[in-house]
Amino acid sequence: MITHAMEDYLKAIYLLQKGEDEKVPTSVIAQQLNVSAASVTGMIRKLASLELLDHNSYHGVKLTEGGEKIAQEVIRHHRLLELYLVEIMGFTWDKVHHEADKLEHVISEEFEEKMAEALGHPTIDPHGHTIPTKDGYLKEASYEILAEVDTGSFVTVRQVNDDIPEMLRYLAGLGLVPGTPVQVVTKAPFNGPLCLKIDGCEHHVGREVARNVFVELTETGTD
Amino acid sequence: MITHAMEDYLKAIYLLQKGEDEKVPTSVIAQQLNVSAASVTGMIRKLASLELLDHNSYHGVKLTEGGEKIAQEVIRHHRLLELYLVEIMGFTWDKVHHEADKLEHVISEEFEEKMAEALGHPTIDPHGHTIPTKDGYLKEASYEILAEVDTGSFVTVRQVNDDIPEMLRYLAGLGLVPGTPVQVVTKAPFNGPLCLKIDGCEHHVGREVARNVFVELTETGTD
DNA sequence: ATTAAATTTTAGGTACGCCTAAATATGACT
DNA sequence: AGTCATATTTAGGCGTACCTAAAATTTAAT
Repeated sequence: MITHAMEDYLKAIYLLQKGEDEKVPTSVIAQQLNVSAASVTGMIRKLASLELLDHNSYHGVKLTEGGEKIAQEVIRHHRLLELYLVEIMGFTWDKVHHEADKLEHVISEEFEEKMAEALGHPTIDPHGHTIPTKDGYLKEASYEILAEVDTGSFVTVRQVNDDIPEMLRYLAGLGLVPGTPVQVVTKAPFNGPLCLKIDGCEHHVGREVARNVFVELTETGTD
Repeated sequence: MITHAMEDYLKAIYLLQKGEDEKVPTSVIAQQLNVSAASVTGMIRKLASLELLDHNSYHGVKLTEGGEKIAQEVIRHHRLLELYLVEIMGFTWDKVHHEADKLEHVISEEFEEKMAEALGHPTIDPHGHTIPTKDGYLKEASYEILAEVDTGSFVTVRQVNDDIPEMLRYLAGLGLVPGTPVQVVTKAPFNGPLCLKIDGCEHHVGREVARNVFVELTETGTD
């Protein structure tokens, strides 16, 4: 039996395990899920015994095919829910992450299908993340971090991190949402703010925020 | 902190506690929730310590105002969800009880409000049960049990029990849904089947089924 | 009024998922 | 290669929510 906690671990590991053969260390999982490292070790044991992941003691974990499948299903639930809540139910995009985090473990496959139909089988969620297909395929495009783009670049916003409601409200206010074209006018030194031209207006945003926005390069600047 | 299990207990007790000063016995709660009587005693202790119910040892329990409030909120969630799933998402009415049982503990107040708005602040769920108002008011009308109505009576279906998917599919097939007018043509002896005229056609349904259908009398027969 | 039957509670145990503190392994640096 | 900081695991505990079996209480029946 897969519990909600197990699903949370599998999802977290899947999203942390960026590279192909990358092993995810215990401490990173612990930080992501806000639990102690000891708790992670305990859960890893259980998941390994169910063959949902491989564990080399002291050397991190890697999901098995079975573990990945479950993770992808949970992520599909999460992202479909986020889009459904925004598009069909009229939630603002800052609230949906929290709601989806609870609902993702609880909805049936039929609920998932009804959402997908109502949304026309979408592939991107409100924050720009790819929605895994029903058979579990998920190829997350890799974009640049806005904070690290060269001065003068022209970019298009593609993704934003969805877990800080405050920041999402701020980003929405700036118009810094997926699809928006942006020019990086200047980058102040000493990790200072970026000056961005969005829809003709200049805005100054800190690095902290710019690290949570992911963009596609249209034209590279000179830095 | 109110857990999901606590909510389930409060909901069950609320729905079992029909009369005003009726005490609900441990065994009945146990049966309703499919747990042992010992487990019920344990949970009752906890709920009593939180002043959500009053417990006279060996003499059953009764919800306090606080306990009733929580129960009503959970029931509101459940019934709004059932209606939302049927009306907006296109579920068939036999599937929604199970789905709502899981979702009711998880949705936010905002989710509840969005549903209520989308449905035009409804008062009746798909199985004919009253949806409590936001401030917790719930006055469930009391109808006759179809199995106990006199022969020859004319009745209108008002409610059906929602927890047996098989039976709901059967009832939908017969047209025995809330709002339908029905004539009780005959009642076979020895707990035999009822002959019902529904939409001009006669159908023979067993007592088991007829005990799960609740009706309003239009014209009493002679029994 | 006593006893038998049914209900309820207590006692003791399990699984889950978390914790802190202590022990142990790794790996980087001299 | 030895030492030390860091990461990880083990050990022991806690709260929730369930269980079975045994003890206690109530109720009904003689």
